[in-house]
Amino acid sequence: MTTSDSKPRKTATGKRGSEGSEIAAALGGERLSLGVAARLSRYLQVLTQAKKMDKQTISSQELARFTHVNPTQIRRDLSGFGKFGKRGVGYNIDFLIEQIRSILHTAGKYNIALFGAGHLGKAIAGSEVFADHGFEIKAVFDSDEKKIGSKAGNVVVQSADELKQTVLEEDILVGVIAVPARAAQGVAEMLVEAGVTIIFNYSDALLEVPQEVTVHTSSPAVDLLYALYFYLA
Amino acid sequence: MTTSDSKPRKTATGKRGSEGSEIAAALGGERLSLGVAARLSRYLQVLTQAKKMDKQTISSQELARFTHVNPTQIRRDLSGFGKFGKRGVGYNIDFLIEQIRSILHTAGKYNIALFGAGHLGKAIAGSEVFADHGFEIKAVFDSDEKKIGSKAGNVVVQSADELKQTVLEEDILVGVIAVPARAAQGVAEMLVEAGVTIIFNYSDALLEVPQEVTVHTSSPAVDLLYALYFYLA
DNA sequence: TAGATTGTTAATCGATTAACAATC
DNA sequence: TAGATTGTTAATCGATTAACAATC
Repeated sequence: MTTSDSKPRKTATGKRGSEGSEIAAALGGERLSLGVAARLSRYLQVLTQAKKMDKQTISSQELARFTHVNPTQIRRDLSGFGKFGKRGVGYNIDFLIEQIRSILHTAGKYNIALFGAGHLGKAIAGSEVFADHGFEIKAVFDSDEKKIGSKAGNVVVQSADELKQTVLEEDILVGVIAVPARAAQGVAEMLVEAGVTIIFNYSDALLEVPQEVTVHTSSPAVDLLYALYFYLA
Repeated sequence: MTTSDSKPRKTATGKRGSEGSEIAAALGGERLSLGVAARLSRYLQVLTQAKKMDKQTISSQELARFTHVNPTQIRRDLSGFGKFGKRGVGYNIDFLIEQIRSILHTAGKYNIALFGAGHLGKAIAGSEVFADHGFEIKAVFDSDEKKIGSKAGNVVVQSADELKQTVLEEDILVGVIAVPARAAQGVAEMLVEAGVTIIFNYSDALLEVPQEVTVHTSSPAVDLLYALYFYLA
């Protein structure tokens, strides 16, 4: 799992996280464990790709092959939420995508502001990795005047001055940081100030943000180390 | 994580993985669990950044803040391998980096071939995320003749024809795919044919490779979904 | 029907965490 | 010393998986 983690202790009340399950119960929602949420996200990715390849159904075994998750576990993960499969056949891909999206509460569309229009920013803006999962890059920003006005993906690069207003107008929830590590903290602060509550950090800088903001740092090298461990072991 | 996984069942003998712990015991090596390996990699990343910021020591609590791992668990993870900390003080950063590297068997240098010299490839070649963790991008390839001869990071982009020879000469272990999804399978096959055994896939294509090759697919959108779940929950 | 694959049980194993003595 | 933080225990909780009946 680009091994990943989020704040596991965020609660609606802001209370200490020690008695998490009680709070979750009090809120009436069964809280997914970190592992289940991570795995469901992975299933979703494979399903999305399988759909692109015009597959109609998929078995737990096939899903296992691409996710490296045990097939029994996949069936168990899914069966906790309903009977989504057909015995002897497998899972209908379209249906399963819908179900997992609703389990993850991500059936909707979420808007992204991307900060950084260098090579990385342009690669992100031009790719479909986010779009495939219901995210839309609504705006791209850069601090470099020379880049302002140029195109990144489908949008025109804006000045950082316009960040706050755009976040508000476009109902942007997520900020993606695609700038060099030395500039990342500054950008994070601008994003927070503009009202973004989730930050996806492509630099390897350690970001200091207020408690209520969730940061996820992309770590390809960490992922690679992890893969390497299993290769070498 | 960017949620991540590798082949958990790779064994030196190639036997079925069902009795993994027995095999591990037979090999004399205590096999790290997936969770521990993933977390150690994350600690390493934070330590590497902290070192850059000229910190000398770090406490389990500080590590927890940046990794979102429980501080007790961090201490427990580490104490399984030795007494690396000083009570009342914390962990010496340089020393801990060394220790974790040796636990993960990644103290050495590993060489990378990067395929794709578009925006993404150039971003990767120009960044230090890999270098910071002991990986070196030895060569960059592209199928587009117009890109051959241009610079990506510190190296000159080569033709795919030279892939096999370069992998051999430069002792390359890892292939990084930074091409559009539709071209990824073809590149994967070239890399495998050239002798690469670990593939890091930046496209979201589902790659079919021989069993002995380990594929890790980067999934920022999956990571983001996962972060979003905890934000919305 | 025969074959395939799900859904679910039951048992095990490992991860997680609070708590606290040890000690820097 | 006083304060901080590790290392470790003990208890709990959840993840994992083999196995198989159900059923498409």
